[in-house]
Amino acid sequence: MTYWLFKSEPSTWSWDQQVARGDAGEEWDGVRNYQARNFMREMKVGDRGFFYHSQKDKEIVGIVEVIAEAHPDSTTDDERWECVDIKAVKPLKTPVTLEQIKGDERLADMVLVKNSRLSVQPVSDREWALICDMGGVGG
DNA sequence: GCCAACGTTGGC
DNA sequence: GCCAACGTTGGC
Repeated sequence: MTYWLFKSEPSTWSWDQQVARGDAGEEWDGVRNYQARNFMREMKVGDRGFFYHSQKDKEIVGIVEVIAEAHPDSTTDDERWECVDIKAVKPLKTPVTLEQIKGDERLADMVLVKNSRLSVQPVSDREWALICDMGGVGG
């Protein structure tokens, strides 16, 4: 099992919208960055990820699961771009804010901290466990 | 709303 | 293949 983090601006695609899709899930489309795409190519069905709200909220709000591996992005004809499908699993009891993450030295190496612009990124097992703990949920 | 950081594009 | 110019992202 590999863990990931999906970043979205809530005004574009929010956690609530993701939850509303239920088990059908939704394409994580619109990614136009090679690094992010390459991470999506590595994802396997059953991998889990955090759902992060960028901009206004700046907090991890929920846990998602990969339900379809990388396939062409339906929002473009450009065959370079691919995406996975994800579904909402559960919300964090308490969202974990960027401020909290930055304030915890055990999380100082998170990609979220080091490369704030990358929209799809890996999360280590340890980071996953810590944040689930802080968020009041089991992984 | 600003701006730093970063990725991509295109001219040479 | 380099690099300047440009566009975008996202924290502040």
